[in-house]
Amino acid sequence: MKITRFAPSPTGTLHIGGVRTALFNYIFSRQHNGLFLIRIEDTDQERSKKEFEVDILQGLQWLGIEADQEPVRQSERSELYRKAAEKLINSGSAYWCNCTPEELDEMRKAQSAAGKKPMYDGRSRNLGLARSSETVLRLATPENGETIVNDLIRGEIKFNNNELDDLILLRSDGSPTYHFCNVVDDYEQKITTVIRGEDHISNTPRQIHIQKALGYPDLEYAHLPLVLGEDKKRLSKRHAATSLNAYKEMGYTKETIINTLALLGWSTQEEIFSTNDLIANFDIKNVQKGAAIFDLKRMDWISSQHLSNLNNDDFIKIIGPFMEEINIHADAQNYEAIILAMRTSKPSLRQIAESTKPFFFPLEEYDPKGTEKFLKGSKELLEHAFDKLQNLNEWTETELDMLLIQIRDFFNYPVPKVNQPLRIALMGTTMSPSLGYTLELFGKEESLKRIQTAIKFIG
RNA sequence: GUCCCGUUCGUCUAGAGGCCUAGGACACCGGGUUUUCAUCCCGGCAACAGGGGUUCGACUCCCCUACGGGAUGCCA
Repeated sequence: MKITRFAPSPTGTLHIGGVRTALFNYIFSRQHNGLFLIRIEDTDQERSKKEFEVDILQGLQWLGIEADQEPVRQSERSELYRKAAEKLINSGSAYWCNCTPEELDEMRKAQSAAGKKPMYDGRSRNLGLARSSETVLRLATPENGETIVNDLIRGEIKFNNNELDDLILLRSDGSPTYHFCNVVDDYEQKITTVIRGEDHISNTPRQIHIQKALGYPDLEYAHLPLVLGEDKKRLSKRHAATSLNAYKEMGYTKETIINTLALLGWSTQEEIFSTNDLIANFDIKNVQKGAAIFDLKRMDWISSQHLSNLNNDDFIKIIGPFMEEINIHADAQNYEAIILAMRTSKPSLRQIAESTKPFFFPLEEYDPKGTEKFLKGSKELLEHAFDKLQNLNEWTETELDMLLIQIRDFFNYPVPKVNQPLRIALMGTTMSPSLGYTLELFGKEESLKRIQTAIKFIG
């Protein structure tokens, strides 16, 4: 059985790259009949915030990436780390070091100046110092030999032990550091497989040293390629949206987000798939090694594909919150019909909701280009259409379409010359469902009102 | 500086030495369908970072270089 974990530090909202890491961990555990766990790494007391923890947990829950056990918090497990540290001290694998930050800084500068790799030189290693408020606990790292990282995606990665220095396990205030907690928790939670970002590759041999010193079993690793922004830099705040919430608010469904993220670094024949399809087909060994750029255009396409797979009832239901948000309620006239008429107009739920606005609210303005091209010079047409429409008894799409043909014949105009001015009068732009249906949706009274307004506008 | 990871169309990728005249998708461009827009359909553009090897043969293996990223923290 495989046990994976997602271990975010709550120093910011749930990041889209973090979601992908969580997703791959989740999928992997499902494929192996295993467990997926969440661990909040909140040892940085300065930057960790409860609200971020809540955001992360809620985000994953919304996506359906749920942990099989209650999430654990490192801030609540000090006892575990204390015991592990004790074990290392007793076995002689760790030692107290009283070097001051200033002293270390000087040491590193000197090393750099001499063209050497700046690293702790182990000067306190054999001093036999005792614990005090001035000492940190360091791991006595093997000085020779090599450490091999077994990576599911990249194969074996070798590091020379002499490249690694004696890292700090316990700070002078007694608090445990990231590497130390990470290793202890992975063991305590019986993690078998660590799937995380490739920025952790060079951390891995350090963590392996801690594991070995503690007598823990080896783990499997999979280091995922990074997710980058359009400028090929790490996806960050500068690239517009990075948080899951932002995409959720933009009206991308969880299926769309999962599908899009899974395709960053992995692929199959199929482009559009569900989480279950992913569990059936995903293979961590096929994950790409190189970083991937997050492309919103592709997400838009994936979104329209998922949206078009929804039946009408589900679509109405799922767009509800976005309609509410722009103050259009389900009891509005022709609510469902209008949404369904516009459902393929845009790629995201929010944009689709926005596109129905002309049906529910008075027009704020006419599209300038359309006005120039179609509305101006159409006064006579609109006046004629107004009269004809006013005398139409049966306000149905079929009847309206027939009337539109009559108008066209009357003026002997090509289709756009009749339809586009009317569209702009009704919608404000030249975009709408078929005109007969659009008129039906607006109803007689509102249609006539808008045509009248347009006539006045032309002046 | 040193160590580690990476590099196929603009983007996501297929590719496990001959199947590659390097395939697909998104985007883009052109055409068709649609009374408009969108959808949909058809077509087009477009890439193996560079240089050396190994081999009868290299996108695939090896080396070097370039570029990008990570580590080198009492951050995670």
